[in-house]
Amino acid sequence: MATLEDVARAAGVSRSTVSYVFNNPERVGRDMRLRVEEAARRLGFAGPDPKGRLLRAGKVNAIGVIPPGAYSMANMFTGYFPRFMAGVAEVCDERGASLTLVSGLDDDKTWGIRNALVDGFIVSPPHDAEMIESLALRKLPFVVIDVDGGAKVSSVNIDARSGCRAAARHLLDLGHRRFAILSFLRDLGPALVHLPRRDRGPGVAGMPLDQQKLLGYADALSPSGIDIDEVPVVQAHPWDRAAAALLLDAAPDATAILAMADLQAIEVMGEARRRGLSVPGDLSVVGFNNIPEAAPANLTTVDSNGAEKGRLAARLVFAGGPVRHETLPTTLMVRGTTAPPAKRRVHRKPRPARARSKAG
Amino acid sequence: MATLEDVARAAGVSRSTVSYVFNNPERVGRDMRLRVEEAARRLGFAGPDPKGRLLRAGKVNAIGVIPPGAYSMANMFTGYFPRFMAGVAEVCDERGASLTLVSGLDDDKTWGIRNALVDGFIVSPPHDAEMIESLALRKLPFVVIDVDGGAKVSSVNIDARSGCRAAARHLLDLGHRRFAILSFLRDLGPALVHLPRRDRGPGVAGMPLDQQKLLGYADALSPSGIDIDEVPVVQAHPWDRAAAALLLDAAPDATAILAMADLQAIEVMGEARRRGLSVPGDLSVVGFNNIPEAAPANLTTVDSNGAEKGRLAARLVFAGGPVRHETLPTTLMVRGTTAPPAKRRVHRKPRPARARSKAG
DNA sequence: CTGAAAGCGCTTACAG
DNA sequence: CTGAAAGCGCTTACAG
Repeated sequence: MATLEDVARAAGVSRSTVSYVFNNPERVGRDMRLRVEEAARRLGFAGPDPKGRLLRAGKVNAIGVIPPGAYSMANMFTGYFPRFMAGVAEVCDERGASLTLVSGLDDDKTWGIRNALVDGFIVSPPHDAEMIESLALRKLPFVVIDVDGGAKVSSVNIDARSGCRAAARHLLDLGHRRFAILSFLRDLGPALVHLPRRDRGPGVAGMPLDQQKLLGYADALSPSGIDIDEVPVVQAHPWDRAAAALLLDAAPDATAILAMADLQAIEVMGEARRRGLSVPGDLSVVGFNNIPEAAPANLTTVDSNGAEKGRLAARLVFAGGPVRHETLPTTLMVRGTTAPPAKRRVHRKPRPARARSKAG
Repeated sequence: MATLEDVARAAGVSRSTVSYVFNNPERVGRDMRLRVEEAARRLGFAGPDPKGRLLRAGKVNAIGVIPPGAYSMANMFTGYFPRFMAGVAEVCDERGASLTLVSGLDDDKTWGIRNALVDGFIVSPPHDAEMIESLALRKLPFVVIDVDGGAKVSSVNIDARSGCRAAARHLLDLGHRRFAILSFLRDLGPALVHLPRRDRGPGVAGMPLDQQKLLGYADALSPSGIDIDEVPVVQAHPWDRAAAALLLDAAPDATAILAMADLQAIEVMGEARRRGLSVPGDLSVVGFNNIPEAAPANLTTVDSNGAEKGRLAARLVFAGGPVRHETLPTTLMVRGTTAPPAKRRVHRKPRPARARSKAG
């Protein structure tokens, strides 16, 4: 690879001059410039190597996004994430900055953080203390998502609580009284069934944001005399395809399902169909996030304002200012999966699951 | 910011030693190591600055994706792209490499290419000669997508032609004879209506890949005596919300729509509904790509194998070997938007569009 | 086991 | 208008 030095030698000028030709051409005399450009072309020198420039300039011109703890970069392109990322990318686009998904968090959670070539970070949940500490050591601006950053760390959150409150109230207004909740499990472990129990507490929801969702449901249900601890909850990862069946089994007389993720809601719709239940005739379903699939699925859901969250997070990182905390509104999107409950009717038993049909 | 040097001084050792403590701890005596670690902690030194390391090592540990010509990074998170990107990300995940979306292509198409801190590139279409030249000058491995790379440039393609052939044949088998095509316009300009005309040629499709799609349709239709040049085509950008109406107006007696993008197909479904036509009762619709929205929309479409394309492209970049060309298969996914044609029936005139209802 | 030294490729204030 | 020089922060072969 030709370097500045090579070009300088070939053109018979100093390195400075070559550098100026590429970075500040007006400063250089016309014929000198032509000479340098000719030499560069001859040597196949494309311009100053950004690696060299970087060290001098100190600025990478990119921000990094740290993918959600347990998962991988590939997950930033499915489900809820793309909307958020599009917001981040939009702001990067405006500023001509690149966007890098930071890897190397598998074995050593902090390796990627310590080694990423970026000017700042956006950190998806779940975050842990170790990560935050490494981030702070890097002395680069960073923003934490979906969690309260506290006194030292900027954060952007959404008001999931009021969105979920609106969702539950919407179902209440339609006349529903028997609910079941499909809640978020932080990891891919087996789904947990939480039957009604006194003082069950917020543990039935996974991350802080999910606990906000639960509080929102509770806010709405409580004035109607429904104690959130009396509502059956199944806690599962959104990719857990068995969760919907588990939930309908655990709550056979529920007329309305509150799902903490659209993917889960769509699974419930599928499982309902399999059981011969119509949505929303026999069962109403509400999701959360408003992912691209929600509109074609005609799913009533809570828009979690992902793009705006991304924009805001990116702006905070670029600004690099003092600690700030932002909370974005969420909006109930009423579509076609919610309707008044049918007259009392218990779910039919499921047909045997396909996976087990050999045994049956 | 504390540097290696600062830590060395504080610990009373050489820079080399500090470097070894972080990169090769076994090489350093125990108490020396402790002394260095203590000093590092005291100074808030997180470890060697990657910017410095980069220059020595020469490797960034990241590959770059260049977003599609006319668009921006934000578009890599909508429509067809996320599947592709997820494939790229998967391979990066495996190798612990970061993934950067290269920006700075707006004003000066090549700035981003010349300055990105990456070890190689994946280039989305449309590409132009100037970009390819800059890429070559960078002397980093790169792979071009959805286009034939020729003798000098590696490429990964999909066999869109046979997927589209299968799509058209599927409609033919159902009994359809009157088709219309919603084709791809490369930029966001106004939609083009191409009425039947002799030797209309491949110009009615936008990019090379789209011309392959057209050829696929033609392959299937021709044995049934249908000349592709006799099929009405509307050429529009997938985001153009007016295109579906234009198409149904231009082909009022079509019973089957071939759309070159799922987003377009979904628009056609919406427009059909607005006109009181049922899909697939009155109108069959086939898309292309199999984006996440396709399943909940119950859309028959051609899966364009996006994730695998991403994986393959990433692997080729990491391998950095000689020029290679790969072509991936595509698959028809029959879902619920295709059925036998209804008995002859002409589309009703549309109700006045909502935007114009004031005037009406 | 530890350190002095060279060098990765570039930029830029300074002097002429 | 042009060039000599310092330095960005690090790594590593080499010598001891």
